[in-house]
Amino acid sequence: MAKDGNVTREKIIETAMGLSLRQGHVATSIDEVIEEAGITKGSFFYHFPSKKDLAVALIEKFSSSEMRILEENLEKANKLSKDPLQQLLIFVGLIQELHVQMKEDHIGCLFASFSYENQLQDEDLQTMASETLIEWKIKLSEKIQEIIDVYPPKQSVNPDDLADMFLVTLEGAYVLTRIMHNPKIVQLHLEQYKTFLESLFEPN
Amino acid sequence: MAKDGNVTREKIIETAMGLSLRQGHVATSIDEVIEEAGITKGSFFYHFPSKKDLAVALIEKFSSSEMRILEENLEKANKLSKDPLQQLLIFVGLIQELHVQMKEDHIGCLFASFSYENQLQDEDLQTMASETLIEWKIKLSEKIQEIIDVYPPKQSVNPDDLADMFLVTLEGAYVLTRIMHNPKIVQLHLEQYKTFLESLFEPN
DNA sequence: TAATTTATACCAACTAGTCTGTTGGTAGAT
DNA sequence: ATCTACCAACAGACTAGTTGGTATAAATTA
Repeated sequence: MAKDGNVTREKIIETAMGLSLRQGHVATSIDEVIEEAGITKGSFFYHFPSKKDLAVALIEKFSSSEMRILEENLEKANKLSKDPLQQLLIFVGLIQELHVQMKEDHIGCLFASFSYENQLQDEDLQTMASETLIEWKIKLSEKIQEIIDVYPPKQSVNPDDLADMFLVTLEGAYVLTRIMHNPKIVQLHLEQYKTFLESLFEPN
Repeated sequence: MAKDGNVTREKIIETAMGLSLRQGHVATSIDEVIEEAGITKGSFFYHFPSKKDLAVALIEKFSSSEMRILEENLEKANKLSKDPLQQLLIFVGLIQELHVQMKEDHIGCLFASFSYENQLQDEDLQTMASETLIEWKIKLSEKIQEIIDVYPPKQSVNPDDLADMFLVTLEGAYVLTRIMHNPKIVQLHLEQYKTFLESLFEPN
């Protein structure tokens, strides 16, 4: 039988994703990818004309995965409560859960990795990464605006900045996890973000 | 005259630091470093027996620079106020100032960069990076404890976690700056950190 | 229906260039 | 005369990417 090319293609992407998240895209050689994927160089270049095409596929995959995570968990949270503050707290809790089972060396963001390698030079990659994060910011910002309408805060709250703070917390926690080899960091700081949200909107 | 070797050595470190922060250490070839530093390969390997020795020198330099920044600015802040809360707020403000003049492509943390490239495998490098961050955490945590003693917070506050939050905020803001190409992000999120501190310890 | 062409998916072996690191040597100060 | 600091030229390994070919299945033709 003729093998299914998509299986091989996905295998390459999956393998390269793991290696790139662990040690960076630049440091990941095609030889390394094909050995772990159990294919040959010819086959690799049949599916990806150049290493840059692999980079594009990786960012595309990571972007769509992040988009799915955002939408699925927002939807879940919205079903679990009618109160916007509770919805956001539940959402953050669901993101926490996503990280519980993750192994230490898989924790990280491909966008962050690429940005530190200056691999987002290409405008398309840059745009894909930015727009994915902006999508998170927009969706979270909308939810925060809903909260503000229900629980007018004592001090003024900027929904965009508070939404960004979630992303900053997650990215920062990833970095600290990788440097300190402490897998509890993500949980801890998302917990602190929730505490901050509660303190901002407490009825008191 | 025989040239001063330390000048060349420092020139190599300085050049490699810039390149590594911009595009990563793995992606920075020795050829690139020596061309920008205006020396030859022989000279480079006279000062650094291997590229790994350069990596060690870079992390050493970055570590000691971070230590100096911590101590100098804490001292400054301590002189500018006698109130521990004000001292911490001033300290964060001083760190903000440090980032105002920084050009976008220089913003970043070498530890973060190395961690995403898996270049902290070497135990010495790993230890140097961790201990530098732990030093920040300890010093900030002590200050926060002082604040707690003066302004008992309504809700319980964990000084270690709140100190860590500063590092998470800074690392996360670096990453977002690099992905979004928005140089205001560091300022904005350190500002938000200060706001959080104030809200925790407000006398109200 | 049988023979043939075409397209897909793959592979082994190769190439050109880049990478880190080496060697053998020189100029100048002590 | 020895040591420090440096350099030009090279070597071997590794890099991304190429070439020419094969096996299989589906489409086309006889």
